[in-house]
Amino acid sequence: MTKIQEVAAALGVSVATVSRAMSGKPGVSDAVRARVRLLADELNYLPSRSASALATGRTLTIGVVTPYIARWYFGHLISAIESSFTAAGYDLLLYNVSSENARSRFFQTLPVRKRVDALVVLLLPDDNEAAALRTLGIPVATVGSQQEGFISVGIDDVRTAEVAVQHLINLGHRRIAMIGEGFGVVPLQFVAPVDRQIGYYNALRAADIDVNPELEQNGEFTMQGGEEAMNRLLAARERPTAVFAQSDEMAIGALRSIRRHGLSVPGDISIIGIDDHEMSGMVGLTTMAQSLPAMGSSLAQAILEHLENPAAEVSPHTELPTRLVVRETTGSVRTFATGSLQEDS
Amino acid sequence: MTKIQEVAAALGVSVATVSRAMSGKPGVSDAVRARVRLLADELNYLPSRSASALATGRTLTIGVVTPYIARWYFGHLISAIESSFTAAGYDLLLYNVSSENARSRFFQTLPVRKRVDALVVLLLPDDNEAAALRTLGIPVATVGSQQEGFISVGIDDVRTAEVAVQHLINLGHRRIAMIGEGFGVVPLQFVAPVDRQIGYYNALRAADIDVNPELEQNGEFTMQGGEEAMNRLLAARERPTAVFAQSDEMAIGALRSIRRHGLSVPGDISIIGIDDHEMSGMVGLTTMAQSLPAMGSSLAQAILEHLENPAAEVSPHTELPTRLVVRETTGSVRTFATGSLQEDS
DNA sequence: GTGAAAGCGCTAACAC
DNA sequence: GTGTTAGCGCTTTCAC
Repeated sequence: MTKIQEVAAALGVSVATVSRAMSGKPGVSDAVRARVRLLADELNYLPSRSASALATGRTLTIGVVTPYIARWYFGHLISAIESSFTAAGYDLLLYNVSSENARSRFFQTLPVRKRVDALVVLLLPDDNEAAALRTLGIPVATVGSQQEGFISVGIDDVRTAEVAVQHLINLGHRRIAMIGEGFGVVPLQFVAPVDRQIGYYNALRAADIDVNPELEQNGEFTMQGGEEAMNRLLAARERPTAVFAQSDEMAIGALRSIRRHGLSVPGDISIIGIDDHEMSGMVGLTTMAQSLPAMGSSLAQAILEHLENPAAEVSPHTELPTRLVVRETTGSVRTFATGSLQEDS
Repeated sequence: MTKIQEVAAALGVSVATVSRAMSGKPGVSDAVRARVRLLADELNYLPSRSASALATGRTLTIGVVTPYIARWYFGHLISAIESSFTAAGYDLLLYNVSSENARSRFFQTLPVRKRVDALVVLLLPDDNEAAALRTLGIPVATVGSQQEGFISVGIDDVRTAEVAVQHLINLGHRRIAMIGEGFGVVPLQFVAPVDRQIGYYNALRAADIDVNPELEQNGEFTMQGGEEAMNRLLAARERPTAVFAQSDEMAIGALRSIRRHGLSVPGDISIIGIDDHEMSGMVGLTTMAQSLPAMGSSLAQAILEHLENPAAEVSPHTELPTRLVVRETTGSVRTFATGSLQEDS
């Protein structure tokens, strides 16, 4: 006799009633429902997910495919996604496709088939991958990129970069460098770097500042990369007076480079990032803040709505706000000759 | 007609044969197996996990319960665990129990019941929680704490701390502070802080150095906390000449505090951490390195062995090595009067 | 409001 | 090496 039968027998009801009572479905009197739940608790009975998945076709599980777990952005995002779905009674199945190999295996095999009710994609799928995802026949949501047929959330990367660079321009800077990633060389992994680059160009153009490729450096979205990128910028014939870093981690690496060169921030060089990393408050970094908890919960909300009512069209894209947080790493451009004052902040 | 039946019918074989062919079980000729797999691929057929879980009782899924996702240690560990299990054909179900509420709900409900083949626990379960875990009837593995009936992996925290502090002692330091967590005040969340504290005491005692409670500060295992802890240490009447931080992040926060006070490292104060965080290389932090990838794969290995052969006793605890990585933040104690030389490293 | 019974899609005896 | 068949533990018609 199985657990569900035990419960049913002990209460003198049918398994159908127990099933209804446990799953919260109507058709059971409150009294019976209460007794069933109480006994289930005592008997340590929990309906088997496999069995109900088999019977209903719903797994109550959400898949998340991510290129990284241990990076700031992804860790925070996964964390936010998890809490929203957990609150709604869904479990999270995590797929980390960190290597090219793992990635192509994932999209070829699609191990999530019949295994999840919806999928969250934290990487930028190419056309083939997107096509594969569409064959799943479940809601798919992407973060940071909009594609036909997928739910998506994200910030306006172009606008965010524009505001960041505009902030520097407002302070009188005209020689403004950018630390980002890719720049046409690396295969397209994310859209953020591209859009942020566009925003940087837009802001410069609006202020009649010429674009200078020497001022664009690859920081690989890591602190280390940011430091090295800044080293290269400082080695150039004409140094920038301000730097727009596409992420706070790169900005912090750049800060470190500047200080090691005996220059001061913002005295000699101003710097602004994007993210509002925990560390940014500590080091006084000016940044464009984004909220990953908000992003995670918007995403979850959109998916859950779609799951509850597959017919109703959910808005395909949700845009989240960013805001300029001015701290101590940005200041007016120097108008006098550049010395090398040490200023620790 | 279901997918498996379609495949069977199209090939003129039985569903049992298809099942055997797909799952890699013996009892099918290579020729038939190949044809089945080929057709399955073409027809986009993949056995339903729910159905096979129901039939076999095995879910091919591993649960991971963690208090954090977005923190360095946990992110890296989860990442390592994921890759080992993925390689073995298992999926990862992630449970983030960040709040007291979520935590007690998790242990009361035990949503992993019948849902995973094994469970990895990244928090320190109290006695009740451990008891609850034992009722699951599946292999349970913990990281960093050894408990009756659980598989476990971890470093020797006591020894690691001893070596770290001994390194400082060898450099002539006798006034050695510790930045850690808890110190008897906070409810016991992890064993590491306690064990590392013991190691600190051991090393001091062995060198005939008196323990001084003023030199122990809570850094909450964050950079920010480390900075604040160091601020307090520097405000004391008699400053330490060296600091043992129980994590690199706290050490880096402490470094920052020291530099902001205009003191130099290691000129005025030496500092050592534990972890070998990516950032540590950048800032030249001396540390006790541990390998989270190794930890994750040992853990996965132990669980997989247990899963393959439940009878055979796997060694209940695996201890992983740590090693002293000497960089630039530790040096001989000053023998002359303390000035305040600026030295940026 | 409740029960009986037919599946959901697979696996594992057991036959051959 | 392959087929037949009885479940695995639920959900969900359809009766009542």
